[in-house]
Amino acid sequence: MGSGIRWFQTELEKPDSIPTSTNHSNSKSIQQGNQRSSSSSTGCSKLGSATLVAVIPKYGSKPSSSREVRRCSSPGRAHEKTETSSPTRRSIGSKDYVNKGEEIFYEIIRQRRLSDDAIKNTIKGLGRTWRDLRLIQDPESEIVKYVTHLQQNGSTSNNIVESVAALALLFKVSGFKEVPTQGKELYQIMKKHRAAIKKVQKEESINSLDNLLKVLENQAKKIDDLAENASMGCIIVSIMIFSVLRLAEVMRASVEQAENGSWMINTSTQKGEDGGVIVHFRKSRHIYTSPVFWLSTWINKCRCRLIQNNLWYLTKTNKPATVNQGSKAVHEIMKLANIDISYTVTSIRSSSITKQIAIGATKQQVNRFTRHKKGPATMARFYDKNTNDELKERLATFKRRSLANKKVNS
DNA sequence: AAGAGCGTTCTGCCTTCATT
DNA sequence: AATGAAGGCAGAACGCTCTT
Repeated sequence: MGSGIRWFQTELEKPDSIPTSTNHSNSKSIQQGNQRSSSSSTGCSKLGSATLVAVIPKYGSKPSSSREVRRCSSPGRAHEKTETSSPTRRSIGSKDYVNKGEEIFYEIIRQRRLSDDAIKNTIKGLGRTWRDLRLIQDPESEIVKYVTHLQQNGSTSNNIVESVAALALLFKVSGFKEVPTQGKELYQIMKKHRAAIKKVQKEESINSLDNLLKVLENQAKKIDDLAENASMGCIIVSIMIFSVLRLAEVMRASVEQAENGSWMINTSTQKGEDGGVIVHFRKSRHIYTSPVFWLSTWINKCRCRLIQNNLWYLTKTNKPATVNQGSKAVHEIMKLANIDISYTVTSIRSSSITKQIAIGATKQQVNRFTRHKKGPATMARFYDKNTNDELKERLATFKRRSLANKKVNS
């Protein structure tokens, strides 16, 4: 939100003073209604989250840094603060409840844990009274004016997109039924900013998978001398390559032995609503890269790893490894494979999928393997790192043949 | 080691467009 | 008109870096 609107979390009261009057069904409907109003304020705007104070600097103020912008932008963790504060329920005189709209305005913002003072400051920041907000005929124009102002001040696209989302939210809680961000004029203005913050899809060659497999083989040869961390790194890498599970999913997995010395890994996906995933690893011709080999070795060294939630038990700490430790162990293996430090653990998933496509897996096969809901779109945008070089080469070949034919004809 | 903050990844929902 | 594929947007989980 940057200079547009900054949401601060303020602990005003102790958790035990949370009023019990909150209407849950109402809260839910309001939250859903506003679900799409702001991407950055998601976590903060959740009903029941920490106190929010919206500060809207007047036109002419300088945009803040992106770090400031994102201070409250991790919805996955926003709930952790949920119970730490409560709304300031200072009574408002009945004269303020002039009509239903005003009543709803205050009620909604209270549900969002904004104090009454915060509401007044917010509206003052816009240079209006709160009743004026309802009197604005064309919220879209107001937002367009503000965006123009931000553009002239050299605000970043991130900043502008977030500011617009926040203003839309403000208008919405002011009683406007429609979110003004869908207007044609604003849509056109915002198009370039939205495009600017999207991930760039580029052709990028990833050849790391074969290197990783080689490292696994080399490490397997000296498995008895391998440190616990290195072992863990190898197993995670192997599992990721052959199951394309994400790191977090691997780290919360449990295993059990199945027939013929195979292993079943059982985990849950928390992205989307897929729920549980069970992947069955069977013995492979390529012994040393196979998860079966690595899991067998790992479990045989300490049978307690078969216990639920104990797969990544480390003897040196006497407790299961954290996701962070898992990430570091994988990076060690990636380093051995000469993979640039800038690549994330997820790039292993990327490499695996890229190779599947490169070796001619069908769309259905890849979708089933990766468990993607929107397979082709997700694949093209995030995972398929094939460079299209082969296609380009074949196109060029076709051209040369045409020229050759022409020569023959002439 | 734990937690905060922020960029990345990926999904659900909705809309649009093409095909039957 | 019905159906399905694909694209866009917003929300949310994930992964990494940095700080304490």
